[in-house]
Amino acid sequence: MSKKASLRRARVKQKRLSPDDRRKEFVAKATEFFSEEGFGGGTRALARRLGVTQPLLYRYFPSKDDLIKEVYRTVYLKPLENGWEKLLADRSRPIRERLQEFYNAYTNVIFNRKWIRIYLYSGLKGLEINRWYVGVVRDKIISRIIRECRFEAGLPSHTKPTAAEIEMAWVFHSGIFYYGVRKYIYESPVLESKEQMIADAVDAFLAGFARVFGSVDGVGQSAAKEVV
Amino acid sequence: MSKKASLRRARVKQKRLSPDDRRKEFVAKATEFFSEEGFGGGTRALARRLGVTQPLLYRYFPSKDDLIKEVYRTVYLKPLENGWEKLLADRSRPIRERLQEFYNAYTNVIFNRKWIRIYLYSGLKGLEINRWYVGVVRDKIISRIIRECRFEAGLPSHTKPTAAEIEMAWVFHSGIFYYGVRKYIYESPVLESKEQMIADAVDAFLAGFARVFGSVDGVGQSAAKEVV
DNA sequence: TTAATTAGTGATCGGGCGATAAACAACCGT
DNA sequence: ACGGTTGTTTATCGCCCGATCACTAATTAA
Repeated sequence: MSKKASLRRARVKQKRLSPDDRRKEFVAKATEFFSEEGFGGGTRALARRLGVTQPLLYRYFPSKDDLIKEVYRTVYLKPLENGWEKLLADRSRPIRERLQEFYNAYTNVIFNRKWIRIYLYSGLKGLEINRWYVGVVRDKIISRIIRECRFEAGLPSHTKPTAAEIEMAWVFHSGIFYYGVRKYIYESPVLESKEQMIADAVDAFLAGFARVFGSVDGVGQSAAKEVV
Repeated sequence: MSKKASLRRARVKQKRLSPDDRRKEFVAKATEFFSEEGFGGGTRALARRLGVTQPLLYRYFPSKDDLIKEVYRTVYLKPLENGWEKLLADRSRPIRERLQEFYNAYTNVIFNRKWIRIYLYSGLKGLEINRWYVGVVRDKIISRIIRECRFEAGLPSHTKPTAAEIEMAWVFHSGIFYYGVRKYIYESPVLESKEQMIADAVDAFLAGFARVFGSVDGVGQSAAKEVV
């Protein structure tokens, strides 16, 4: 009896957590685990890291694939909770400022080994959720940036962005994103100040956008085709 | 006898190739295979695709890992055979033209599903050869671009590029590279004309470089820090 | 205190994996 | 035509994987 009581008190092994906590813990640690090992990582190794036995995973998730899907869902959904669309669209502030602040905030969330690895792995797998996320970025970020740039340049901001404009914003966006890849995946030395990288990229993008689409001599014809 | 002869003639099963041809074929097809399946792909599936049995692989490569290393070697080395350094350094031609031509040529080699997938997989694995390749890009391409941009802007082109300059060229370079990722990995719609994408990116980069580092008001202080 | 419920475990299954060894069959010099 | 050489296959090993099931033990309700 006294033994029983002491066991109850000390909770010797970390057993018998509430199902909700366990689930959340599983998903969180599984995110870490798969981001390092890739989704080929074994359920036994995962369970070991969780401090439980492997079959327990199957009490909470019908299959490894379901667990993986849950990982994707949380990873991809988390960065979208914030109201970033508004930040970009606030025309009371200069576009340069908005872009800087947006990318500082956005990269604060996605620039970490876990997020980027999961993102790349899902991209390589060609998963639907990755395509969906790319679509969201295009519709909520890229398109918005073009519209704001046009507005700033005195161009019509209601008509649909052209493919060339979209592309230019993508190249800009990707350049920033890849800073994270170089830092957290390739572990290559990067400019220590993320803020400065973003500020410079924004400046270059704005200057480039004005030059290619907006600028001085009137209508934007992209990439004046002189003979190469 | 007649049977034997006919077999010899028809070469019914593709057996008995010369070791050299086999090796090359193995590496080539293995590149395709692993680029699709990831390096977790099985040797049996690979052998099936090659039309041979699985143990035959082990006559040509001591282990799966050795085969993979050979794949890396060929994939990474191929694009470096060309003399691209010279192209960027030819100061008799305008920098815009050189950058455009360089990136058109470079992307012609690396923009395909195989190359990009192998590259990303090796990056995620943290392999030495990937780090090495990134270093080569930095030393042969990124640094060179900065030097040429400086020269063009009348800045001293001998002193070592600053971290901020390097970073800006990386962001530019990565933006272009990621066009390939979006097209061949994410299979997302991109601007149909790769040439235009490059031309616009180059224009934006040059305008941005001038604005941030070079331009009108003399010395380049990067990203004039106004309060955000 | 006791019975029902349920979180967690131990043992195990079928299958695919990388790798090995022995048998077979095509080629080559003689 | 013949015997050694070598490219290729058949059969198989040990291992680890995802998944299942019967059992144990902690919790809860009576």
